[in-house]
Amino acid sequence: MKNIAIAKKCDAGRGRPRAFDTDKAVETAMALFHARGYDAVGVAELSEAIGIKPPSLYAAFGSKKGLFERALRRYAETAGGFIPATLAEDGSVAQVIGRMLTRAAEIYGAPGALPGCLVLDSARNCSDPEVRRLTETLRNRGRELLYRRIAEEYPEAADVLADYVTVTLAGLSASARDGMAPAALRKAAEMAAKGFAAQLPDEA
Amino acid sequence: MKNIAIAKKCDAGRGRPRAFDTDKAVETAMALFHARGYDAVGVAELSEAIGIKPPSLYAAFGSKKGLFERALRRYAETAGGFIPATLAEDGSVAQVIGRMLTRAAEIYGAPGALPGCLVLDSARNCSDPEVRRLTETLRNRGRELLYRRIAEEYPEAADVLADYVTVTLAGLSASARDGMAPAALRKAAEMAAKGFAAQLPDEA
DNA sequence: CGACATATGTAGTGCCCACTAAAATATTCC
DNA sequence: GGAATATTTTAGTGGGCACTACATATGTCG
Repeated sequence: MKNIAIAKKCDAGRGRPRAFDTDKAVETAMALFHARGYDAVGVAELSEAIGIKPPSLYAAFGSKKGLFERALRRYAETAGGFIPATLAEDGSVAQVIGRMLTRAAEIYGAPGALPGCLVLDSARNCSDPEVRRLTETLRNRGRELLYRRIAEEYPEAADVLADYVTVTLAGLSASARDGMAPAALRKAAEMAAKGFAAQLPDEA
Repeated sequence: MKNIAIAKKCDAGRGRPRAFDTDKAVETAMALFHARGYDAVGVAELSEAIGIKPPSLYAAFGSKKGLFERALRRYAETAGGFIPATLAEDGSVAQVIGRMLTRAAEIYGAPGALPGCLVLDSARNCSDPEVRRLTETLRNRGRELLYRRIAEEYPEAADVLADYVTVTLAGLSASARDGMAPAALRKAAEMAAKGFAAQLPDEA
């Protein structure tokens, strides 16, 4: 495997300066990958959407994979940030997880925005194992955050509880992509939240 | 759109007989589509796995899409049959849905078998809208079965309850494909089942 | 048998894919 | 201005995709 995104030469030095905003380019690519998945979006389409030619894309990001990696990182810092943010809020595990699930439903199903989660679904059925691993790493990180927060109050049951939340998040994202209505998504998340709260053991 | 799978000329009439077992071919294709998704499996690979050349595939199934449609139908009759089968069993809605969810976890995560559900996940991020519609139709049919069985006992809440089960099934399939361990999958399904049962209104 | 109908393999079709060699262009440093 | 450096565009590369024209093989029917 070639090192992804070697491209980082132009810091403010000599040579012709970059003619486009790489951050904006990452966001453009993020939207395309989110809407249609990694494999279904081509380099030609990415380049055109960004407003450059393919060689410029390769100069800036190294490869399609490198651009996807940047898009994933950006997503984790923006739309995907609600997970660590909510887990860090005050409240019991039941409250915090409940809030996180309803927020997931709102974000994954938001009418104007793209459905589902980039990390959970954009590399599904992707033919490149390295690309799948990129999303896998982020998923594992999220699951670790979930586990740790739950284990603060319910160390014994934390694994099962974290798995349940993981499954629910995956289901919300997938269902959003399948076109489930925002209201339905939200009610399903609320049901999951109540079910979660109702099954917490007496440990705390 | 060309009519999918026009190919049905050789019923036992004249002409050279088919040199391979079409049912076995459908099963071979089903496994490949299940393992890697529609887009990631090529006609050349399908042909080779079946043991024929591409023109024979087209003669028998009309197109890659036509073969996929056949594979979906076969899946619905076999592995996917547990949904209508379980819904038709005796017992309360809570019991029947609980059984169905744990069976889903077992089937989607079965160690020797392919992870997840062909209908739910094999056309995810697929670039062909018609192919996505093929799976969508089957998903809608499943959701209708769910709704009707739940509405027998809980007509008011049937929509929310069916959506919750739909989300959970999607989450179980996606998580299985993400590599969640069978035991974890199963426990998550049991949690979902208990959460479902705990939130049934007092209608029955 | 010969006429007919269907399936088969050989060998391609054109198209789109990720990616790039090379030349032109734009900037900074001296 | 001129050398050095980095990014740009033009114009491709080979390879894989779904699919097929065509000749051949193999069966049934009269």
